[in-house]
Amino acid sequence: MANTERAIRSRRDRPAKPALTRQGIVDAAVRVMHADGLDKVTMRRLAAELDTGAASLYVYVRDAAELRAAVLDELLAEVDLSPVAAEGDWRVRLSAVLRSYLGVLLTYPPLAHSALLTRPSGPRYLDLLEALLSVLHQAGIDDRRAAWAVDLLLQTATATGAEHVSGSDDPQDGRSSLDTLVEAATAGRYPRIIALGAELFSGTGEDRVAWAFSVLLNGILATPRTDPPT
Amino acid sequence: MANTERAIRSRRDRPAKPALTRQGIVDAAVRVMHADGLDKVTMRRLAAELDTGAASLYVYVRDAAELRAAVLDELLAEVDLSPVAAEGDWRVRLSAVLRSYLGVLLTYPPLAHSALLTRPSGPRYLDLLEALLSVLHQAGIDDRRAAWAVDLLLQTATATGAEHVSGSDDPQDGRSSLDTLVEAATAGRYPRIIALGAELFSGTGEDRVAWAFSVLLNGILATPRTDPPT
DNA sequence: ACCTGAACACCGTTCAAGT
DNA sequence: ACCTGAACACCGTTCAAGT
Repeated sequence: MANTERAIRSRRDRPAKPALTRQGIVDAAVRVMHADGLDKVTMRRLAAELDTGAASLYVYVRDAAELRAAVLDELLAEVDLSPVAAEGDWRVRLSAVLRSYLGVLLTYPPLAHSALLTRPSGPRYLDLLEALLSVLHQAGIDDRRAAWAVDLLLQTATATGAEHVSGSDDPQDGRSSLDTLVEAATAGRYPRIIALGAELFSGTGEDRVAWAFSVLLNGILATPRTDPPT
Repeated sequence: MANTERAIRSRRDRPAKPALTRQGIVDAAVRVMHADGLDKVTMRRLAAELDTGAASLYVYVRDAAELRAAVLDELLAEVDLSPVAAEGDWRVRLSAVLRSYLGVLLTYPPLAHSALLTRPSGPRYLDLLEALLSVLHQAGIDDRRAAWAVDLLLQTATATGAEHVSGSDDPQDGRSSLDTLVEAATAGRYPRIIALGAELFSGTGEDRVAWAFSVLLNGILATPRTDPPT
């Protein structure tokens, strides 16, 4: 394209190229993720989207991991924190917030994956943390216990989200491990796995996760932190 | 190198190039991982190690993810399952097996990361599963509950391992989230986070993980699975 | 200061062609 | 059947050079 034509285009045919900002980059990343999936959110692809070179992004973002963390924080705006101030059983309300968080992660499971590695630290994540701590406080759980409990709760939710990444419909992997199992079972190994059988894979994801959160809440109530040695 | 020289070398100066096998590939992967770290365990690097082309590996391994899963399963041989048959409190013994598993993951934390995505399904993983189910059975926990419990226990251990991936000593990230925090605190946001303060990051990894496993075990004991609707 | 093109040093996977 | 070289379609990050 000739220089003159280009100058005309930039003024009339399309919006003026917006100045590069950190927020603009994150917004573009969210757009690309919704359009083409998270694995297309690369420095190069984003740079193309913003009509610049990949190197330019490094002025606003330390590296690709930080960018993904920022994208997650952006998405965390969708978590429903309203149960914190609602009426009713605190367990139900805490569970509701955690399920909402998990729901957001499940929109883009690969994000959960990166959330386990790079702990998010943006404002929305802090909002979520504050919300959970607030409910635990309402429940009368002491601060020291709550501090560790919130970590465990978020870890469980995040890990559950991350596991759903490869929720592909590929029966091959299951088959091969089943073969191993059948062979070994004949040899008398793995009696417990055989006894449980399909029970190991039973239940919907929702039922399992609801049970898991119940386990956690009951466990947290039942497990004080011992006093530190003096 | 001339063809003749090459022929001589292969007979005399170095061990004969071993035939490619799946196990040989996995062994090479473990070697490379110990020598240069998991992120050097790539199809190309492995091929070079085995004196062949990357394409050749695809005869024995579906893709890179399957290879990493196989490497993890190999490492799982080091998990100490002896507490299963030992004397004493089942909680202590279950916890010991889980800690041993976590210990192996922490030798190469990036492996834990990939374990969350691609559920391992090799023989050592099945051994671990059987071991945990066996202790839960000894504890008198019913089968349906044990089936879900073992999943939650392994998920927690694996996620804990995965989180330690970026255990780098980079204070920058913590700093920036702390800044956000201080600003927002002035505005009266995040009262609970402020109240807890350093408590959120307190304790050694070992203490936290011991507490987490206690929470899980207490929670599992306190949380039956409701009967399925008829 | 900000932005860029080009380069560096890699990836996983496929495929036609050889043995 | 097994193995290979070469190609395809990408990556993240750095850096000298421009504006």
